[in-house]
Amino acid sequence: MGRVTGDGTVGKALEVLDQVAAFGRPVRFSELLAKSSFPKPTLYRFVQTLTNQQMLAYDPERQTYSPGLRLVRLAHAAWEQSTLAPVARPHIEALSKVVGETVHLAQLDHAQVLYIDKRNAGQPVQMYSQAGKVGPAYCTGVGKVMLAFLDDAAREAVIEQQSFHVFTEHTLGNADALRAELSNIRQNGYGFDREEHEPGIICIAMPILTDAGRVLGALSVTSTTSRTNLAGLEAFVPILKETAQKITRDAQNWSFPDYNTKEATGI
Amino acid sequence: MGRVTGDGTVGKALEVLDQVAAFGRPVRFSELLAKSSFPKPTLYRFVQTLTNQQMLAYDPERQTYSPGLRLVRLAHAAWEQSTLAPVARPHIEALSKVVGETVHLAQLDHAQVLYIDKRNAGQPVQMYSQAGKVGPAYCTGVGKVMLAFLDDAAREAVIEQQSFHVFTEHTLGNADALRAELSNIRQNGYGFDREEHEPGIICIAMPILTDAGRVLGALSVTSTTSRTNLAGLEAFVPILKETAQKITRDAQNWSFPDYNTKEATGI
DNA sequence: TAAACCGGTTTCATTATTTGAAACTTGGTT
DNA sequence: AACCAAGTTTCAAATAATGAAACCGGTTTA
Repeated sequence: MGRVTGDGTVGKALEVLDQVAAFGRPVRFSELLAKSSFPKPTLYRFVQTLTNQQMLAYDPERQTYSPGLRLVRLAHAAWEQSTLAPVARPHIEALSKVVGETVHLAQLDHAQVLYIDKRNAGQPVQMYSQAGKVGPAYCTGVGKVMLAFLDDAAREAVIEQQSFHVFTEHTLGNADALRAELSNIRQNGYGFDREEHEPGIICIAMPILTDAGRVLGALSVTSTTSRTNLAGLEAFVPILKETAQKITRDAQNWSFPDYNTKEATGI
Repeated sequence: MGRVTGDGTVGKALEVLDQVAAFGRPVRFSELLAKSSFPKPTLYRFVQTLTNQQMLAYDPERQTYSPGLRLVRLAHAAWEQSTLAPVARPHIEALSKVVGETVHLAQLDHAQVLYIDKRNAGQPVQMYSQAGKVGPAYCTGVGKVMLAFLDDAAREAVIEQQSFHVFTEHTLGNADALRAELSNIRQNGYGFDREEHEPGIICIAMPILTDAGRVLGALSVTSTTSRTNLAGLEAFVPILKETAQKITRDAQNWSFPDYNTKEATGI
């Protein structure tokens, strides 16, 4: 496992933060130490610092650490400023009302899909709140359409990093199968998830591209094989395309209005 | 403005991160420099590092920085592990269905209210729209009920830090008015927001307490003066109390099941 | 045309911080 | 009482952060 950190002390501290988050549950210091490459006192100080800074939360009862509330505050700012979600929101909303199915909005982060918004149609389908959740790029509808429209170099770089874990009998299990699929998607302009990630779950996905063709994100309509089929989903292509275009338009017009206003808010 | 950072290099870097988030819009390096107490090269290196680490996102087009996607990923973990939201979710959901009004779930962070979930009467709303937003403690329903049930020392410490900005003619404008209100709330077991933050907006709020009486969070039902009044909201007390108790119960039973399972998931 | 200017970037000797082996403390077991 | 494991502190050596100054590349001003 090659160290790739770089970025000095700050990079190391953030690595620890990731480490804690990766556990997916509150962790003891000793558990963390076991997985960490840092010597005990070093790790100890990082954890202390991060806790002081509310980047970690310490539960004295159980003597465990978990990602802290400051992250939630900061992420709110990130979500509003650095993602498509704010501009896309009204369009996603309208879309989900029309199609009556779950709609996802995603962006590419590293080589993964980062879900940044979701609209549950009617159904109290208790999927967990998805914003912030990451998923594999090679076997999700949104992931594949985003990959498809990257430029060759970027696309290959991302493909290189896929795990190609086989989730279902329909999962594309290697780079070449994926390349063929992506080429196909490029031709059609949209893509499907044919139960590649979860059995019974299918979706149709549409890329969100700038006029210049750069990938901004993707949106998808998800359903189940019991309710519909791929042909049924394909009927949504026109409205999906239209929605994607509206998002593109708004994203490009999204000029930050008071750009010159030197004197702004306090805090 | 006294420096309070501490925590060495990591603390300073996080201060910069907060600074960027505080702008509420993408910022240029020079704007940041103007507000920052760090000398130019120092700030420059922090911004570089944070950008490398995806804690900031750089827009080369506009030459601006904003909070980065890594925060969204990390916050997802924080939200699931360090907040009441996951356990409270089904109860909040049920509550909002019954009362047919917007329901908020909040926790205390620093001396502020941090909203961690929200259910719009009609449709579920994606998390980060409200989750992650912070508000004043002294003039919101959830804020006041949480303050009311803190122990004396903690409560006074928090009161000390309130700004007491007057938003409406009903805002409690000073510490003593607030203390009186809190004592009142302690007696009733719940509290109201009587258009103290926004004209026309009222709410009833219920604390979520452990059996030992420690404050875990608060929930509230919000409405408008055009639709109902305080007496109308008060009718929700029984179901609110019940909901709060269910959340308490689940929160306390929430024993992390596989605590010994040394071998867990990757990533 | 040159000269000053501005935002951003790099250099490098100085300084302060981080580092981690070892030792110590605390609380629970044998 | 001896032992053990988890967590915490010490301190000299090693390293990384610091910031004044200088540098770039582009734009405005004289």
